[in-house]
Amino acid sequence: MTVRNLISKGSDRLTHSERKLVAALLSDYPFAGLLSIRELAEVANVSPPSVSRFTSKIGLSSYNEMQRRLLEELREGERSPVELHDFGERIEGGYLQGFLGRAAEKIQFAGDAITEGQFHRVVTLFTDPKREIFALGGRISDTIALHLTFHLKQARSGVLHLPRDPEAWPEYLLRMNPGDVIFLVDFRRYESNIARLAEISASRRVQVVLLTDKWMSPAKRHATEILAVPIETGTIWDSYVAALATVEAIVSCVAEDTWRKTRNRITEWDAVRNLASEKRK
Amino acid sequence: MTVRNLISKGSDRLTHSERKLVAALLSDYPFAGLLSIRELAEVANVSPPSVSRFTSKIGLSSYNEMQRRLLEELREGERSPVELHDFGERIEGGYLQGFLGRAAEKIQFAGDAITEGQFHRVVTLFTDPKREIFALGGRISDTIALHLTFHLKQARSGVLHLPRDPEAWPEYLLRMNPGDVIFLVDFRRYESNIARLAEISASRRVQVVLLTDKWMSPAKRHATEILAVPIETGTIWDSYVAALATVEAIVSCVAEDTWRKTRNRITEWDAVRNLASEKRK
DNA sequence: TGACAAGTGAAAAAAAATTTCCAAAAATTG
DNA sequence: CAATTTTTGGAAATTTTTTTTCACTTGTCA
Repeated sequence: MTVRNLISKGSDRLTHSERKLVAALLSDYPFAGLLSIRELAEVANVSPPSVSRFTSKIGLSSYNEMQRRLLEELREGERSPVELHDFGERIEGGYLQGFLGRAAEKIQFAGDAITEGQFHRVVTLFTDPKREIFALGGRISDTIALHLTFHLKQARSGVLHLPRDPEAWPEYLLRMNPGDVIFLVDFRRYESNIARLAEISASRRVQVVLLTDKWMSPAKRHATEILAVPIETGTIWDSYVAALATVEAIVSCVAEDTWRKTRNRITEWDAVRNLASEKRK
Repeated sequence: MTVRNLISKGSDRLTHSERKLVAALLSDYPFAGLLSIRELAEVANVSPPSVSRFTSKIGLSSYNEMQRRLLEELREGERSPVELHDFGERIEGGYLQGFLGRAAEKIQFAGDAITEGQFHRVVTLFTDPKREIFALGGRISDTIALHLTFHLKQARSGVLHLPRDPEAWPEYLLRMNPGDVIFLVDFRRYESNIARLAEISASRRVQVVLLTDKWMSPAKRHATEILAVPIETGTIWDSYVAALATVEAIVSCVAEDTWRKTRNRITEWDAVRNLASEKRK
C-alpha cells in the first residue's frame, strides 16, 4: 500500500490541520513528505506535533517510516512515472476519478473534432491587431467566453465582452466594422439571443466564430468558423472542460504568436494594477 | 552543479574509504545518498565520520546539504521526462493536439491531488440545505467560481456569488451564519482580497473551501478544505481545465445526491424562464 | 628499524529532529 | 449558553543523527 493510498484511505476522520497536511503532501507528492517534520509543518502551516500525530493516525509507526516508504516508492516509480499515477485510488472507482477520467477523454475527442487548420485560422483572426474582437456566451457558457476575453485582453487591445443584456448591445453593434470578429459560445439549451446576435453581426460583415456542441447552436447558419466540442458526460449536466481547453489553447497560441507584444502588455497591465491598488491604500 | 559532478570532479585525491563511498553513492544514485550517514556508512563499509569528511571534501557544507541537493535533482528529473515527452508530441501532432493532450493529463493528475474523501466531504457541505453557499474567485479564476454558482443555483437554494468589489461584501458577510460555506478560488498571482475574505469568513465560523494550486493561496491558513489542482502547462498562461473539471465533478455529484429536489427545481426554473421570455414577446 | 604523516574509526559532544506531555483554544453537544 | 470533548501548538523530553575529537593503525621513507 502506497503512502498516497494510506492518506486517502484515512482521509475521513481527519481534523482541520490534518487536512491541511494532506493537501500539502498530495500537492507535491512525494517530495513534501521528504522534508523534515519541521519543514513540512511550516509548509502546511501546522505545528510539528500535528505532523507526528498525523503519521501515526494513518497507520505509520513514525515519520521516519513514511520517509522510508516514500523513497521506496520513488525508487520503484523511476521505472515508470505513469504506473505510479495509475496506482492511486482509481481502482476504487470513486466518483471523482470517474468524472475526471471522462472529462480527460472529452478533451482528447475535442482534438478530433477540430482540425489544426481550423484552429490556426481562428488563431490568425484573433492575432490580427486590425480586427476588433467581441465575445459573448449563453447563460452558463458565458464563463467560457469571459475566459477568452480576460486572457485576450492581456494579449492585445480591442477586445470587448458584450453584456448579457440585449438592451445594451446596440452600442457594441454600432462599433463593429467589417472584418472584426465575434466569438460566440452556445451550448445546448441554445439561446435565441445568441443566434440573433450572430445574424446581426454577420449582416455587418463581421466574422462569426462559434464554439458549440455537436448538435450545433442555430447560430451556426451565420458562422464563419464552427468549433464543435464534445460536452455530454452521461451525468445530469454537460461538461465544459473541452470547451475551456479549446479556448485556452486558442488564447495561448495567440499569445505565443504575439509574444513580444504580449509581454509588454502584461507588464504594463500589472503596473497599472499595482498603481490602482496602491492608491486604494 | 549536480552532486554527481561534484563527486567525479573531486575524485582525484581521494583516500581508500572515500573511494568506497564514491562507489556506493554512484552505484545507487541518488538513493544511496538519501540514507542517513550511519546507513550509508554501513553500506559502504566505512565509518560515519568518513562520510562526513567526504562531503566536506567534495565541497558541500554538510551531509544534509547533499541530501537537499539530491532531492532537488530528483524532483527536476521527474519533471523533465514528462515535459520532453509532451514537447515531442506537440511538434508532431500540432499545437492544438499538444495543448489538449497536456490539458487531459492535468485533469488526471487532479484526481491524484484530491482524495475521494475530501471530494465527498465538500459535496456533503454543498448538499446540506441548511447551509448557505457563498462563492468568489480571483480576477480570472472567478469564472470558475461563477461556474459553480450557476450550476449550484439550479440544484439548490441559498447560493450567492459575491461581487468582485470588496466594498459590496459587508452585506454578504452580515448574512453569513456559522456553518455556512464559502467557496473561494485563488490561483497564483494570488489576490490579497481573497485571503482577507477567507479570514473574515473563518472568523465568523463559516467553512472555507479553497480551490487553489500547489503553491497554495495565502487563504489556505483559514481553509477547512483545500483542493489543490495542477495548473502549470509550460505555456505562458496556466490552464484552469483541471479546476473546471473539479468544480463540475462537485456540482454534478451534488446534483445527483439531491436528484429529486434538483429535478423539481430545474423544472420550475425553466417554467419561470419561459414565462419571462413569453412576456417579453 | 624508527619516526612521521596520513587515514581511520570509537567514543564523546553537539546539533537536529522527532515525539510526548500538557494546558490553552476551539468546536461540539445537550 | 454552559459543559464537555476534541483539537492544537508550545515546551520539554527523548531519540536520532551528524560532527568533532582523539588515539590508534598503517604505510612510507630516511
